[in-house]
Amino acid sequence: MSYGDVMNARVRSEERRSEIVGAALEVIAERGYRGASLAAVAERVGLTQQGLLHYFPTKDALLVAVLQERDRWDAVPDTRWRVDLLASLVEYNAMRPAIIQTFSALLGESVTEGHPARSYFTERYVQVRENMTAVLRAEYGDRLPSGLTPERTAPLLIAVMDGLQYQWLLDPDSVDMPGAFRDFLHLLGEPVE
Amino acid sequence: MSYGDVMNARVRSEERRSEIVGAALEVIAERGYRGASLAAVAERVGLTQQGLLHYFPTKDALLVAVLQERDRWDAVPDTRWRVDLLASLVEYNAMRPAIIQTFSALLGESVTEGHPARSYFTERYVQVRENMTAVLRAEYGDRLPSGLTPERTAPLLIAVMDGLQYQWLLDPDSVDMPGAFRDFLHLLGEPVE
DNA sequence: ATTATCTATAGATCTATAGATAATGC
DNA sequence: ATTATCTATAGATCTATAGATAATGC
Repeated sequence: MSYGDVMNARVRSEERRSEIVGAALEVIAERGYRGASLAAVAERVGLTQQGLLHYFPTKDALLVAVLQERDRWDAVPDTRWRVDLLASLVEYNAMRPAIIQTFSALLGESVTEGHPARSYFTERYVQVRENMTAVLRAEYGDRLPSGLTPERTAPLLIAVMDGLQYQWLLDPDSVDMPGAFRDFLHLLGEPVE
Repeated sequence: MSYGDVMNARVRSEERRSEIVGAALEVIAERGYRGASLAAVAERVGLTQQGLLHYFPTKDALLVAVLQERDRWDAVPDTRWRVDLLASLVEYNAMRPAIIQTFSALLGESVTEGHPARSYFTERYVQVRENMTAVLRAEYGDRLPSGLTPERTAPLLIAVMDGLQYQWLLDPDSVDMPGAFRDFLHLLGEPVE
């Protein structure tokens, strides 16, 4: 059946690409992007390095796919979010160290010159700050209990999430990431449950 | 003069090592540690890569020297610090993006497996959390105005400092790092100046 | 025909070792 | 004698290209 077979081929190819992206996420978590070799990613999916390049013609193309994958899973919180959903997100993150490690390593690398993920992160943070501002405004109006505006609170909230991730990845037993984040929400004026 | 000459030789050697460490800080800021080549560091001080290995026998030995250098400059805040001194530290940091970039890149890399700076950062954060707790306790006693203890506030304070650095390095024009940090101190209960 | 995968390989690197040579300081 | 520095080079990688071969789907 021509149509079905074509579709099967497409699906199979898409699945292969997904597998490769998944392997890339793992290898980047272990070695960072600069330290990740195509051969290591290929080996994890049972391909040669050259076989992998059939799906992603360059190493950067694979990174682009990794970042798109992130956008699919980790949607930037939008206006419909509520502040208490953020606490759930942090709790969820605490259950998936590998993926947090991947993107923490990438964020760290991205501040170096000419890093291929640099503009991705720069633009993402612009977006995340805007959306977080909207979430805070929806919840608190133009002033939080502290007197700060949503605009000035948003970067702090994001900084706490990112900064806690590094402390937690380095020393998970010493850092209660979700608890600390709830403490921060309490500082913002959320009632303690 | 034997004694003087020996001393001069020692001083010259120490100076050379310092120069090399300084060049390494720059190259790491640009490329991260894994991406930094000994040849690039050597070139900056007018040496061959093999000449550099006379001073630091391995790449990891050079990294150790870089981290020790940090401990010399960026003393971990101790008990004598006061909270408002932290605001000055952040202001000072905003004037030296290169060094902040070096250590932000290293921190990011350090969460990957077997990274040679991993234990350095893990131990440093244990220390920094302890000292920050003591600073907060000296300032506020056992409870901050928010009701949080110093122990639970310290990781948040550190997370804000680190997280703001990434946002600021990626997009200095959009992020007022010292202003945001003062906002956070205000959340803790510091009076606004 | 197109897609998936492989072998071979070019051309850059990179770290580190071996050992020579020059300069410095007893 | 020791210290500083160099040339030569081994031995690993790494990305990417070229082109062959096999499998898939018209």
